[in-house]
Amino acid sequence: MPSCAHGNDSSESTSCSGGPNNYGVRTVSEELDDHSATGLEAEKERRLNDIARRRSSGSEPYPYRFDRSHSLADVRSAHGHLEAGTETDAQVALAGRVMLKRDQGKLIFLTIQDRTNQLQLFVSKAVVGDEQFDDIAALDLGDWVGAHGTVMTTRKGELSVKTTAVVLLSKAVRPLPDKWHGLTDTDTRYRQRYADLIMNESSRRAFAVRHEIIASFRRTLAGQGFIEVETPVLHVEAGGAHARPFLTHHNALDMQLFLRIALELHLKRLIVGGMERVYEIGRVFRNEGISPRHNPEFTMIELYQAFADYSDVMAITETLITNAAVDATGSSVVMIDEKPVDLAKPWRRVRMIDLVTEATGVEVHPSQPRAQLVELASRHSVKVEAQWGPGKIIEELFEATSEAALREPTFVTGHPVEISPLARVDRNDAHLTERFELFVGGRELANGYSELNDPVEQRQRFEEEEKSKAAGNLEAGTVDEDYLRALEFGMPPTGGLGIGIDRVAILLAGAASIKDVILFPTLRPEVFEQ
RNA sequence: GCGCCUUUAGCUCAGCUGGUAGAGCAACGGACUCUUAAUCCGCAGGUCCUGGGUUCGAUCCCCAGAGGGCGCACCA
Repeated sequence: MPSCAHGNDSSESTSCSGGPNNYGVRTVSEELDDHSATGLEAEKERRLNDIARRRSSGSEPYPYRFDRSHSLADVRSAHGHLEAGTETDAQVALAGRVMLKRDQGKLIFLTIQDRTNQLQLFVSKAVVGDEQFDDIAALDLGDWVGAHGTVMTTRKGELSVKTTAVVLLSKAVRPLPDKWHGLTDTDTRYRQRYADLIMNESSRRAFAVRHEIIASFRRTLAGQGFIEVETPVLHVEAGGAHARPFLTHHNALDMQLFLRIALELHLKRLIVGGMERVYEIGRVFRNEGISPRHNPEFTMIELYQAFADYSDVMAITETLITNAAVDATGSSVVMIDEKPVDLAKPWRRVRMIDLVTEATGVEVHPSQPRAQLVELASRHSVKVEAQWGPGKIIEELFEATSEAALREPTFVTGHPVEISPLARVDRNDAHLTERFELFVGGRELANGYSELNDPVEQRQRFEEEEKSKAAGNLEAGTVDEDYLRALEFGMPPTGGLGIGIDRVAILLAGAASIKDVILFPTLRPEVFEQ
């Protein structure tokens, strides 16, 4: 029944007197619902009634635009040092969301928030007049407002704007979370990111850091003559990495397509084409588990530089990440496991086989008999699958014994050929490649190598992959004939790099989870009632 | 996929061998011209995640399921 009917016949109750909705406008709840709303529904109904009231008195709760003269940070930086009790004649027009309201009788203090900061509006009944004062008093937390006034400080010294007018820019129908405790429920924070961003400065900061990292990467690469490109997301072959792909279908072509798992093979086609220095920042998709460090879609930057090898690429990696740290956080020092690490210092370079030897006390090399490595693996509780060769076993030993301890930035180099089908063989060791992976805080952040550019050898490596796939390895690749044709035209010596941007953002934002640096992380769908 | 934890008002959280629920904030009514999570008085607000079971009786115990978190596995 309508909220004003008090149990009487509800069939002709649209103009009951004394209630809050006698403005000749049927409320939404009356249109949709014959029952009195409670809780959240009552709150929404109340606010919808306020919208109707404002419209009936000739003001629009959702105006089209507002001329803002300053951001809230602008006001703070220009007037941040005023003494308490100062009035200025500095006119400003501000816009923001009402976050706090302190109604003091004939004074109202509103704290508004824009993307730069928060600021207090000082509203005096004597200044704005009775009618407007009542409209301001009727504002709710969450409403967007525009305010005109002059900069002042209160007797206690709080920087404020003495408002001559406050206009509603958008009425919020749904209440904000708790003004003090904010929004902490992780599920709600990820699903309703809008509410998280309104309430949590730490969340806004994480995404600011992410933005600065990407902007910094672009600046660094522009300064080194790199060109940004875009390549297909829909792939006929999902190559360039070891991962299970997402499968999709194109109707008009009636064909199966994969979402890309890496950017690599298309970018190297561009190196063949003579573009010399290219990079792409883009989303890749891997159909694997979700964890605090894994999201099914994530963002990589990959770059390729002609005439360079993996040593050059390691230097670029250091520059990119150190610059990004300074640009995003103001410092090259990051906290890892609660200890400071200065990224500006040179990063350790060490071969994977040497790390395994260090950890196990046993010399390892991909050339040694498989049985010896199987035995070593079992001593370190590493389960070995039948189709794994010596190289794969060494990688597993590395992951089990060494990886987690690589807290300070470390380039792990010299990956076995078996696990590196696109990397060039080490010029000094035919069983290893000129490859590196960067580990920081025990996590892989980047991967790069001297690119294999010999089309005959590349075909052999692809065929090895395909054999592995046939043997049941779901992450193994296939022979990409078009890529081989490209290599046949001749790819210059090239160094390549891939960096997981989400992982860098986790590191530099000090985030606990990848979900804290992805605006809309992958979640199971929410079930909506009705 | 497996294990552990978790789900109570819009938000943040209590809830006693098992006797059908409370607080703070937000909201509503009232007081207040310098507040700072304003304060004070008053009032209202619930599918206790869902479905079964045990019981005279279930937010609580049992079973199954759902969402989320963490760890393991997979991976970057």
